[in-house]
Amino acid sequence: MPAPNPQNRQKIIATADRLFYQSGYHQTAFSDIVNNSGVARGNIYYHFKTKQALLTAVIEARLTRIKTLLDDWNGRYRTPVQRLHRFVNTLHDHANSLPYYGCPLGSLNTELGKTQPALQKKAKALLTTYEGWLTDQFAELGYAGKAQELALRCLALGQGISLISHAYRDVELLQRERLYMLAWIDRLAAGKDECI
Amino acid sequence: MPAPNPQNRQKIIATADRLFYQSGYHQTAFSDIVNNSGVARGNIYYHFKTKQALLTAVIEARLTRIKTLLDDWNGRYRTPVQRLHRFVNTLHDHANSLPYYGCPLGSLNTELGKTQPALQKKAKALLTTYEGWLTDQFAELGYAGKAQELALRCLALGQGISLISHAYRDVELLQRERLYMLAWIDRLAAGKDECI
DNA sequence: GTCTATAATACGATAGAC
DNA sequence: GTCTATCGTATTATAGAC
Repeated sequence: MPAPNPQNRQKIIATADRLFYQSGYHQTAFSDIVNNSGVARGNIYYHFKTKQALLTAVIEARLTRIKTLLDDWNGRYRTPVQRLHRFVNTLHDHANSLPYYGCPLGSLNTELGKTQPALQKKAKALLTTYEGWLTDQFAELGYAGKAQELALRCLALGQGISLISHAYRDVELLQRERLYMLAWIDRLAAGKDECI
Repeated sequence: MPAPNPQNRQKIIATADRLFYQSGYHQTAFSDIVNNSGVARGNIYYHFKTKQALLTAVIEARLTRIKTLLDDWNGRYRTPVQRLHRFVNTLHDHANSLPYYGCPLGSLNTELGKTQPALQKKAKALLTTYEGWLTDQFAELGYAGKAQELALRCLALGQGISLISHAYRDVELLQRERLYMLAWIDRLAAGKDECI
Protein backbone atom coordinates (compact mmCIF):
# COMPACT_ATOMS: atom_id res chain seq x y z
CA MET A 1 0.00 0.00 0.00
CA PRO A 2 1.72 3.19 -1.26
CA ALA A 3 2.07 6.17 1.07
CA PRO A 4 0.19 9.42 0.39
CA ASN A 5 1.87 11.49 -2.30
CA PRO A 6 1.05 15.21 -2.36
CA GLN A 7 2.57 15.52 -5.83
CA ASN A 8 0.01 13.19 -7.37
CA ARG A 9 -2.09 16.04 -8.72
CA GLN A 10 0.87 17.30 -10.70
CA LYS A 11 1.71 13.80 -11.90
CA ILE A 12 -1.84 13.32 -13.16
CA ILE A 13 -1.75 16.60 -15.10
CA ALA A 14 1.65 15.84 -16.62
CA THR A 15 0.54 12.37 -17.73
CA ALA A 16 -2.77 13.58 -19.12
CA ASP A 17 -0.97 16.43 -20.88
CA ARG A 18 1.30 13.97 -22.67
CA LEU A 19 -1.40 11.43 -23.52
CA PHE A 20 -3.96 14.02 -24.67
CA TYR A 21 -1.28 15.28 -27.04
CA GLN A 22 -0.05 11.93 -28.31
CA SER A 23 -3.41 10.15 -28.55
CA GLY A 24 -6.00 12.91 -28.50
CA TYR A 25 -8.47 13.82 -25.77
CA HIS A 26 -11.28 11.42 -26.61
CA GLN A 27 -8.87 8.64 -27.52
CA THR A 28 -7.24 8.82 -24.11
CA ALA A 29 -9.10 6.72 -21.52
CA PHE A 30 -8.89 7.15 -17.77
CA SER A 31 -7.30 3.71 -17.67
CA ASP A 32 -4.46 5.03 -19.83
CA ILE A 33 -3.84 7.85 -17.37
CA VAL A 34 -3.99 5.40 -14.47
CA ASN A 35 -1.52 3.03 -16.12
CA ASN A 36 0.92 5.74 -17.21
CA SER A 37 0.85 7.92 -14.10
CA GLY A 38 0.87 5.22 -11.45
CA VAL A 39 -1.91 7.09 -9.65
CA ALA A 40 -4.96 5.03 -8.74
CA ARG A 41 -8.28 5.51 -10.50
CA GLY A 42 -10.25 6.81 -7.53
CA ASN A 43 -7.47 9.18 -6.59
CA ILE A 44 -7.63 10.88 -9.97
CA TYR A 45 -11.33 11.47 -9.40
CA TYR A 46 -10.50 13.00 -6.04
CA HIS A 47 -8.37 15.65 -7.78
CA PHE A 48 -10.55 16.06 -10.88
CA LYS A 49 -14.27 15.40 -10.68
CA THR A 50 -14.65 14.83 -14.43
CA LYS A 51 -12.53 14.23 -17.50
CA GLN A 52 -13.43 17.72 -18.69
CA ALA A 53 -12.07 19.18 -15.46
CA LEU A 54 -8.82 17.31 -16.05
CA LEU A 55 -8.61 18.67 -19.59
CA THR A 56 -9.23 22.17 -18.25
CA ALA A 57 -6.31 21.74 -15.85
CA VAL A 58 -4.12 20.48 -18.70
CA ILE A 59 -5.03 23.50 -20.83
CA GLU A 60 -4.20 25.83 -17.93
CA ALA A 61 -0.87 24.09 -17.46
CA ARG A 62 -0.07 24.52 -21.15
CA LEU A 63 -1.16 28.14 -20.96
CA THR A 64 1.17 28.79 -18.04
CA ARG A 65 4.02 27.14 -19.90
CA ILE A 66 3.43 29.31 -22.97
CA LYS A 67 3.31 32.51 -20.94
CA THR A 68 6.53 31.60 -19.17
CA LEU A 69 8.13 30.88 -22.53
CA LEU A 70 7.03 34.20 -24.03
CA ASP A 71 8.25 36.09 -20.96
CA ASP A 72 11.59 34.36 -21.32
CA TRP A 73 11.81 35.32 -24.99
CA ASN A 74 10.90 38.91 -24.16
CA GLY A 75 13.81 39.03 -21.72
CA ARG A 76 16.27 37.17 -23.90
CA TYR A 77 15.74 38.87 -27.26
CA ARG A 78 15.55 42.61 -27.85
CA THR A 79 14.41 43.04 -31.45
CA PRO A 80 11.07 41.89 -32.89
CA VAL A 81 12.88 40.08 -35.70
CA GLN A 82 14.87 38.04 -33.20
CA ARG A 83 11.71 37.24 -31.30
CA LEU A 84 9.75 36.28 -34.42
CA HIS A 85 12.62 34.08 -35.55
CA ARG A 86 12.60 32.48 -32.12
CA PHE A 87 8.89 31.78 -32.48
CA VAL A 88 9.31 30.21 -35.91
CA ASN A 89 12.15 28.05 -34.65
CA THR A 90 9.71 26.40 -32.28
CA LEU A 91 9.08 24.17 -35.29
CA HIS A 92 12.71 23.10 -35.03
CA ASP A 93 12.58 22.63 -31.25
CA HIS A 94 9.77 20.12 -31.67
CA ALA A 95 11.00 18.44 -34.83
CA ASN A 96 10.89 15.12 -33.00
CA SER A 97 7.23 15.35 -32.04
CA LEU A 98 5.42 17.55 -34.60
CA PRO A 99 5.69 15.04 -37.47
CA TYR A 100 4.34 12.28 -35.25
CA TYR A 101 1.59 13.93 -33.21
CA GLY A 102 1.02 17.30 -34.86
CA CYS A 103 0.85 20.60 -33.02
CA PRO A 104 -0.59 20.27 -29.48
CA LEU A 105 -2.43 23.58 -29.85
CA GLY A 106 -3.84 23.02 -33.30
CA SER A 107 -4.80 19.38 -32.96
CA LEU A 108 -6.56 20.01 -29.65
CA ASN A 109 -8.56 22.92 -31.06
CA THR A 110 -9.44 20.87 -34.13
CA GLU A 111 -10.65 17.95 -32.05
CA LEU A 112 -12.64 20.00 -29.56
CA GLY A 113 -13.96 22.40 -32.21
CA LYS A 114 -16.07 19.64 -33.73
CA THR A 115 -18.22 18.63 -30.78
CA GLN A 116 -17.02 20.38 -27.59
CA PRO A 117 -17.52 24.14 -28.06
CA ALA A 118 -17.18 24.93 -24.35
CA LEU A 119 -13.85 23.14 -24.01
CA GLN A 120 -12.63 24.45 -27.36
CA LYS A 121 -13.23 27.97 -26.13
CA LYS A 122 -10.72 27.30 -23.34
CA ALA A 123 -8.25 25.69 -25.75
CA LYS A 124 -8.56 28.72 -28.03
CA ALA A 125 -6.74 30.76 -25.36
CA LEU A 126 -3.58 28.79 -26.23
CA LEU A 127 -3.72 30.32 -29.70
CA THR A 128 -4.79 33.81 -28.66
CA THR A 129 -1.90 34.00 -26.20
CA TYR A 130 0.56 33.48 -29.04
CA GLU A 131 -1.52 35.79 -31.23
CA GLY A 132 -1.27 38.66 -28.74
CA TRP A 133 2.49 38.26 -28.38
CA LEU A 134 2.97 38.01 -32.16
CA THR A 135 0.82 41.10 -32.64
CA ASP A 136 3.14 43.02 -30.34
CA GLN A 137 6.16 41.92 -32.36
CA PHE A 138 4.68 42.86 -35.73
CA ALA A 139 3.56 46.21 -34.34
CA GLU A 140 7.06 46.90 -33.07
CA LEU A 141 8.34 45.88 -36.50
CA GLY A 142 6.40 48.79 -37.97
CA TYR A 143 3.17 47.13 -39.02
CA ALA A 144 0.96 48.72 -36.38
CA GLY A 145 -2.13 48.73 -38.59
CA LYS A 146 -1.77 45.16 -39.82
CA ALA A 147 -0.07 43.61 -36.80
CA GLN A 148 -2.95 41.37 -35.76
CA GLU A 149 -3.55 40.26 -39.31
CA LEU A 150 0.12 39.32 -39.66
CA ALA A 151 0.07 37.58 -36.28
CA LEU A 152 -2.83 35.38 -37.33
CA ARG A 153 -1.15 34.68 -40.66
CA CYS A 154 2.01 33.69 -38.81
CA LEU A 155 0.00 31.34 -36.59
CA ALA A 156 -1.79 29.89 -39.62
CA LEU A 157 1.51 29.29 -41.41
CA GLY A 158 2.86 27.39 -38.41
CA GLN A 159 -0.32 25.37 -38.08
CA GLY A 160 -0.41 24.50 -41.77
CA ILE A 161 3.22 23.38 -41.74
CA SER A 162 2.66 21.31 -38.60
CA LEU A 163 -0.44 19.66 -40.04
CA ILE A 164 1.14 18.72 -43.36
CA SER A 165 4.36 17.52 -41.75
CA HIS A 166 2.22 15.40 -39.44
CA ALA A 167 0.05 13.96 -42.22
CA TYR A 168 3.18 13.22 -44.26
CA ARG A 169 5.34 12.22 -41.28
CA ASP A 170 7.93 14.45 -42.92
CA VAL A 171 10.56 16.18 -40.81
CA GLU A 172 12.42 17.54 -43.87
CA LEU A 173 9.29 19.34 -45.02
CA LEU A 174 9.01 20.80 -41.53
CA GLN A 175 12.55 22.18 -41.66
CA ARG A 176 12.22 23.52 -45.21
CA GLU A 177 8.98 25.36 -44.46
CA ARG A 178 10.51 26.71 -41.26
CA LEU A 179 13.22 28.32 -43.38
CA TYR A 180 10.51 29.72 -45.65
CA MET A 181 8.82 31.29 -42.62
CA LEU A 182 12.11 32.78 -41.44
CA ALA A 183 12.61 34.32 -44.90
CA TRP A 184 9.05 35.64 -44.80
CA ILE A 185 9.84 37.40 -41.51
CA ASP A 186 13.01 38.84 -43.06
CA ARG A 187 11.11 40.18 -46.06
CA LEU A 188 8.60 41.83 -43.75
CA ALA A 189 11.45 43.35 -41.73
CA ALA A 190 12.99 44.67 -44.95
CA GLY A 191 9.69 46.35 -45.77
CA LYS A 192 9.06 44.50 -49.02
CA ASP A 193 5.38 44.99 -48.58
CA GLU A 194 4.40 43.38 -51.86
CA CYS A 195 4.85 40.24 -49.83
CA ILE A 196 2.59 41.34 -47.02
CA MET B 1 -41.44 -3.34 -42.24
CA PRO B 2 -39.61 -1.32 -44.92
CA ALA B 3 -38.99 -2.87 -48.30
CA PRO B 4 -35.43 -3.72 -49.47
CA ASN B 5 -33.57 -0.63 -50.64
CA PRO B 6 -30.62 -1.22 -52.95
CA GLN B 7 -29.45 2.36 -52.39
CA ASN B 8 -28.85 1.81 -48.68
CA ARG B 9 -25.14 1.33 -49.12
CA GLN B 10 -24.85 4.75 -50.70
CA LYS B 11 -27.04 6.29 -48.02
CA ILE B 12 -24.82 4.87 -45.27
CA ILE B 13 -21.67 6.27 -46.90
CA ALA B 14 -23.22 9.70 -47.39
CA THR B 15 -24.40 9.88 -43.78
CA ALA B 16 -21.09 8.63 -42.38
CA ASP B 17 -19.24 11.06 -44.63
CA ARG B 18 -21.19 13.98 -43.19
CA LEU B 19 -21.04 12.86 -39.55
CA PHE B 20 -17.35 11.91 -39.66
CA TYR B 21 -16.72 15.43 -40.92
CA GLN B 22 -18.96 17.28 -38.52
CA SER B 23 -18.25 15.25 -35.38
CA GLY B 24 -15.03 13.41 -36.11
CA TYR B 25 -14.50 9.70 -36.73
CA HIS B 26 -14.19 8.47 -33.15
CA GLN B 27 -16.88 10.82 -31.91
CA THR B 28 -19.39 9.41 -34.39
CA ALA B 29 -21.11 6.29 -33.05
CA PHE B 30 -22.87 3.68 -35.13
CA SER B 31 -26.07 4.75 -33.42
CA ASP B 32 -25.61 8.22 -34.90
CA ILE B 33 -25.32 6.77 -38.38
CA VAL B 34 -28.36 4.58 -37.76
CA ASN B 35 -30.43 7.52 -36.56
CA ASN B 36 -29.37 9.90 -39.32
CA SER B 37 -29.43 7.50 -42.26
CA GLY B 38 -32.60 5.60 -41.44
CA VAL B 39 -30.77 2.37 -42.18
CA ALA B 40 -30.99 -0.30 -39.50
CA ARG B 41 -28.00 -1.25 -37.40
CA GLY B 42 -27.58 -4.80 -38.65
CA ASN B 43 -27.95 -3.68 -42.25
CA ILE B 44 -24.99 -1.35 -41.91
CA TYR B 45 -22.90 -4.26 -40.70
CA TYR B 46 -24.04 -6.23 -43.73
CA HIS B 47 -22.51 -3.58 -46.00
CA PHE B 48 -19.48 -2.76 -43.85
CA LYS B 49 -18.01 -5.40 -41.56
CA THR B 50 -16.30 -2.86 -39.27
CA LYS B 51 -16.27 0.85 -38.57
CA GLN B 52 -12.84 1.02 -40.16
CA ALA B 53 -14.24 -0.49 -43.35
CA LEU B 54 -16.93 2.18 -43.38
CA LEU B 55 -14.32 4.90 -42.96
CA THR B 56 -12.32 3.40 -45.80
CA ALA B 57 -15.40 3.59 -48.03
CA VAL B 58 -15.96 7.20 -46.97
CA ILE B 59 -12.34 8.09 -47.80
CA GLU B 60 -12.69 6.43 -51.21
CA ALA B 61 -15.89 8.39 -51.85
CA ARG B 62 -14.15 11.64 -50.95
CA LEU B 63 -11.23 10.66 -53.16
CA THR B 64 -13.52 10.04 -56.11
CA ARG B 65 -15.22 13.38 -55.55
CA ILE B 66 -11.86 15.19 -55.48
CA LYS B 67 -10.66 13.51 -58.68
CA THR B 68 -13.92 14.41 -60.43
CA LEU B 69 -13.53 17.99 -59.24
CA LEU B 70 -9.94 18.25 -60.47
CA ASP B 71 -10.90 16.75 -63.84
CA ASP B 72 -13.67 19.32 -64.11
CA TRP B 73 -11.25 22.14 -63.33
CA ASN B 74 -8.78 20.84 -65.89
CA GLY B 75 -11.50 20.98 -68.52
CA ARG B 76 -12.94 24.29 -67.44
CA TYR B 77 -9.79 26.37 -66.97
CA ARG B 78 -6.89 26.59 -69.39
CA THR B 79 -4.15 28.45 -67.53
CA PRO B 80 -2.40 27.31 -64.36
CA VAL B 81 -3.14 30.66 -62.71
CA GLN B 82 -6.85 30.21 -63.31
CA ARG B 83 -6.68 26.70 -61.94
CA LEU B 84 -4.69 27.70 -58.86
CA HIS B 85 -7.14 30.53 -58.19
CA ARG B 86 -9.96 28.03 -58.51
CA PHE B 87 -8.24 25.81 -55.93
CA VAL B 88 -7.77 28.69 -53.49
CA ASN B 89 -11.39 29.73 -53.89
CA THR B 90 -12.40 26.37 -52.46
CA LEU B 91 -12.02 28.24 -49.17
CA HIS B 92 -14.83 30.52 -50.37
CA ASP B 93 -17.01 27.66 -51.60
CA HIS B 94 -16.98 26.14 -48.12
CA ALA B 95 -17.14 29.35 -46.12
CA ASN B 96 -20.26 28.03 -44.41
CA SER B 97 -18.64 24.85 -43.13
CA LEU B 98 -14.88 25.45 -42.70
CA PRO B 99 -15.25 27.83 -39.73
CA TYR B 100 -17.52 25.36 -37.96
CA TYR B 101 -15.98 21.96 -38.68
CA GLY B 102 -12.57 22.69 -40.14
CA CYS B 103 -11.21 21.12 -43.30
CA PRO B 104 -12.47 17.56 -43.88
CA LEU B 105 -9.07 16.50 -45.22
CA GLY B 106 -6.93 18.12 -42.55
CA SER B 107 -9.04 17.30 -39.54
CA LEU B 108 -9.37 13.65 -40.56
CA ASN B 109 -5.62 13.28 -41.07
CA THR B 110 -4.95 15.01 -37.77
CA GLU B 111 -7.34 12.73 -35.89
CA LEU B 112 -6.17 9.48 -37.50
CA GLY B 113 -2.51 10.51 -37.40
CA LYS B 114 -2.46 10.27 -33.62
CA THR B 115 -3.49 6.67 -33.07
CA GLN B 116 -4.58 5.09 -36.37
CA PRO B 117 -1.55 5.00 -38.68
CA ALA B 118 -3.08 2.45 -41.07
CA LEU B 119 -6.25 4.49 -41.61
CA GLN B 120 -4.31 7.75 -41.75
CA LYS B 121 -2.25 6.36 -44.59
CA LYS B 122 -5.46 5.99 -46.59
CA ALA B 123 -6.63 9.49 -45.62
CA LYS B 124 -3.27 10.88 -46.70
CA ALA B 125 -4.23 10.08 -50.29
CA LEU B 126 -6.80 12.90 -50.08
CA LEU B 127 -3.92 15.33 -49.62
CA THR B 128 -1.52 13.73 -52.10
CA THR B 129 -4.19 13.85 -54.80
CA TYR B 130 -4.40 17.62 -54.44
CA GLU B 131 -0.62 17.77 -54.12
CA GLY B 132 -0.11 16.03 -57.45
CA TRP B 133 -2.56 18.29 -59.24
CA LEU B 134 -1.06 21.42 -57.66
CA THR B 135 2.42 20.24 -58.63
CA ASP B 136 1.29 20.06 -62.25
CA GLN B 137 -0.02 23.60 -62.10
CA PHE B 138 3.12 25.08 -60.55
CA ALA B 139 5.26 23.19 -63.06
CA GLU B 140 3.21 24.59 -65.92
CA LEU B 141 3.60 28.03 -64.33
CA GLY B 142 7.34 27.73 -64.84
CA TYR B 143 8.49 26.35 -61.49
CA ALA B 144 9.37 22.88 -62.69
CA GLY B 145 12.17 22.42 -60.16
CA LYS B 146 10.20 23.68 -57.17
CA ALA B 147 6.72 22.64 -58.21
CA GLN B 148 6.21 20.00 -55.53
CA GLU B 149 7.59 22.25 -52.84
CA LEU B 150 5.18 25.02 -53.87
CA ALA B 151 2.32 22.53 -54.05
CA LEU B 152 2.91 21.41 -50.48
CA ARG B 153 3.24 25.04 -49.36
CA CYS B 154 -0.06 25.82 -51.04
CA LEU B 155 -1.69 22.88 -49.27
CA ALA B 156 -0.18 23.96 -45.94
CA LEU B 157 -1.41 27.53 -46.39
CA GLY B 158 -4.94 26.29 -47.00
CA GLN B 159 -4.77 23.95 -44.03
CA GLY B 160 -3.44 26.63 -41.70
CA ILE B 161 -6.13 29.08 -42.76
CA SER B 162 -8.84 26.45 -42.32
CA LEU B 163 -7.56 25.47 -38.89
CA ILE B 164 -7.34 29.02 -37.54
CA SER B 165 -10.69 30.04 -39.01
CA HIS B 166 -12.15 26.94 -37.36
CA ALA B 167 -10.56 27.58 -33.97
CA TYR B 168 -11.67 31.20 -34.14
CA ARG B 169 -15.01 30.48 -35.82
CA ASP B 170 -14.05 33.39 -38.06
CA VAL B 171 -15.38 33.55 -41.62
CA GLU B 172 -13.88 37.01 -42.23
CA LEU B 173 -10.40 35.71 -41.46
CA LEU B 174 -11.06 32.90 -43.92
CA GLN B 175 -11.96 35.34 -46.70
CA ARG B 176 -9.07 37.69 -45.94
CA GLU B 177 -6.50 34.91 -45.99
CA ARG B 178 -8.03 33.53 -49.17
CA LEU B 179 -7.31 36.89 -50.82
CA TYR B 180 -3.77 36.70 -49.47
CA MET B 181 -3.35 33.29 -51.09
CA LEU B 182 -4.71 34.59 -54.40
CA ALA B 183 -2.17 37.44 -54.28
CA TRP B 184 0.56 34.91 -53.47
CA ILE B 185 -0.36 32.97 -56.61
CA ASP B 186 -0.28 36.21 -58.63
CA ARG B 187 3.17 37.11 -57.31
CA LEU B 188 4.44 33.67 -58.27
CA ALA B 189 2.90 34.04 -61.72
CA ALA B 190 4.62 37.43 -62.09
CA GLY B 191 7.94 35.78 -61.28
CA LYS B 192 8.70 37.80 -58.18
CA ASP B 193 10.73 34.99 -56.85
CA GLU B 194 11.88 36.77 -53.71
CA CYS B 195 8.47 35.66 -52.52
CA ILE B 196 8.99 32.03 -53.41
C1' DG C 1 -30.80 -7.57 -48.11
C1' DT C 2 -33.07 -6.07 -44.09
C1' DC C 3 -34.28 -6.17 -39.42
C1' DT C 4 -34.42 -6.85 -34.00
C1' DA C 5 -32.32 -8.49 -30.10
C1' DT C 6 -28.36 -9.09 -27.71
C1' DA C 7 -23.62 -10.18 -26.73
C1' DA C 8 -19.03 -8.46 -25.16
C1' DT C 9 -16.45 -5.00 -23.84
C1' DA C 10 -14.68 -0.31 -22.74
C1' DC C 11 -15.75 3.82 -20.78
C1' DG C 12 -16.59 7.67 -17.28
C1' DA C 13 -17.92 8.01 -12.80
C1' DT C 14 -19.16 6.56 -7.82
C1' DA C 15 -19.05 4.15 -3.16
C1' DG C 16 -16.88 3.34 0.65
C1' DA C 17 -12.83 1.26 3.26
C1' DC C 18 -8.51 2.87 4.99
C1' DG D 1 -5.51 11.77 0.28
C1' DT D 2 -5.34 7.22 -1.38
C1' DC D 3 -7.08 2.93 -2.76
C1' DT D 4 -10.15 -1.18 -4.58
C1' DA D 5 -14.32 -2.68 -6.16
C1' DT D 6 -18.12 -1.76 -8.81
C1' DC D 7 -22.04 0.65 -11.06
C1' DG D 8 -24.45 2.31 -15.19
C1' DT D 9 -23.99 3.33 -19.70
C1' DA D 10 -22.39 3.58 -24.47
C1' DT D 11 -19.85 1.32 -27.75
C1' DT D 12 -18.65 -1.98 -31.58
C1' DA D 13 -19.99 -6.09 -33.24
C1' DT D 14 -22.72 -10.59 -33.76
C1' DA D 15 -26.74 -13.97 -34.01
C1' DG D 16 -30.41 -15.28 -36.18
C1' DA D 17 -35.37 -14.42 -37.81
C1' DC D 18 -37.55 -12.80 -41.95
